[in-house]
Amino acid sequence: MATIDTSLVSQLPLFAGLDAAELDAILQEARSLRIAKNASVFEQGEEAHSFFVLLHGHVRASKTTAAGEQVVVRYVGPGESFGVAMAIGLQRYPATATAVDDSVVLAWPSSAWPRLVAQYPSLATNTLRTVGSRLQETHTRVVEMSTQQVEQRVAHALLRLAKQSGRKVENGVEIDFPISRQDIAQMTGTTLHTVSRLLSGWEQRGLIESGRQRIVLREPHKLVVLAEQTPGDNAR
Amino acid sequence: MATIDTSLVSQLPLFAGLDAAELDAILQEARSLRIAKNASVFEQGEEAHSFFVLLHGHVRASKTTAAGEQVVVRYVGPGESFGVAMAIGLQRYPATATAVDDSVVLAWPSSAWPRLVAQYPSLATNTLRTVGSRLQETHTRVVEMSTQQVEQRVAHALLRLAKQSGRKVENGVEIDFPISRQDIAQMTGTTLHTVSRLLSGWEQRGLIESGRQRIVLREPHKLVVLAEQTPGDNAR
DNA sequence: CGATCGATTGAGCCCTCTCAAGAGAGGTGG
DNA sequence: CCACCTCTCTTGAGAGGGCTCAATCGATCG
Repeated sequence: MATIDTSLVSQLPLFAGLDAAELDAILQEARSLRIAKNASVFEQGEEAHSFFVLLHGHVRASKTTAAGEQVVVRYVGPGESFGVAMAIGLQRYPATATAVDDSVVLAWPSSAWPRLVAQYPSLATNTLRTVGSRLQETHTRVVEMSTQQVEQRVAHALLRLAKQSGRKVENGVEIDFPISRQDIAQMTGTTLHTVSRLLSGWEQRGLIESGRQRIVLREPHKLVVLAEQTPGDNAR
Repeated sequence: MATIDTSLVSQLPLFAGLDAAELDAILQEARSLRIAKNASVFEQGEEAHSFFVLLHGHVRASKTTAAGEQVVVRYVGPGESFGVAMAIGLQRYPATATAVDDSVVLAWPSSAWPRLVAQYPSLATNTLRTVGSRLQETHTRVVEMSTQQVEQRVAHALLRLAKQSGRKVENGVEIDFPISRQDIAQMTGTTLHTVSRLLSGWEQRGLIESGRQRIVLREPHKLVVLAEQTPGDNAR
């Protein structure tokens, strides 16, 4: 197995504060894996055997309810860690991780976590920061779902996706991985039908351009206005 | 100032894995504060000068939106830590903490956190577990808001409150601190009117007994059935 | 005993969901 | 390389859950 290139990962938040030798020692224990598009990295309820860092591609984390409904927890982008169940005291993965693109991950056995943390305390404080900011993001989502209408929530979701995984293209900013109406519905607590209607409307007004699992924001600023609109604002 | 009694706090999750001497050293740096009912411990947006452990009482953490709407993030019970902004890399508190009862807290200056963590690495891993389980809880809330109707969400909220802060009384389990219809609405993403209607209905059916900022669950099991009901289940 | 805060309840509406059908795009196997 | 098949997206019609607006009642506290 080829050694993993230190320079690729030295800038990641997970490894902040570690020197080259330390980083190298940690990387020695990782395996690199390719995950094909639409394949799962791990499944909800499965024993949390490993934790991961995403090197290339995009991974969707989603939870399935007892009734079989799915909710998208988040999209993981390159450089982010995921599957850190062990670090937060879980024996099993609380969600399913699926590659939405052909992806490459680094994987460490969960059993190595306690030893690594003991040896490199920065790992704990870095992970604490990461988990903390995810908690903030999730709280933001709760606040949005509690106070905003569907239109505002969907607009916010698109803007966030574009900011986190946007790629500049000719006509605006394109979300850099395949994403369906259904996915957006599962992120915003609505139905694919409502999302479809909203996007159709926005497309007609020139705010976006979209196709099968593809969305380009043409007028992000106008979407921001929409996203911040209060129910009574319709009459401008 | 009186020294803080070690035995009171030695069992808290935050201090797991620390011996008596270590715990004592950490407690040396804490101040104990009384917070009157309805007084705030800290305000959203304020500089995160301290982090806290709640000894007695109950504290509500809530976020206020730009539009002035409030959402209850969680209720803190005795033994839990809160205001750990610094640990998760925040300079300011992301929410307001208000005592809902006369309460007693331990407070450490945030500036002591980096040094304490360096000296006692268990603090970081313990806090990571705590923040992780809050993240799980918040995800559960997102899933509920995405997939369940208001009635189910309110039922779940009451059951959780009773489990976390319930006190056995003559007729059932009473939620152990003052909580209004408005508070429940802000926890479940609905309005106080809808909560009032639901509770009135449940009271008539004998499931609960309630008054001003006071709720007793008389038939928790029937509430569980309600909470797990699917929209189409009405016809039994 | 008055004032303030929380709770109740009615009426009406509308945003969003459900149910339904069909069209288009892309992938795949023969 | 074409035909088929599956998955995604679109759009209409109708219904209903929960919100808004409004008024009143009741209880707790100073």
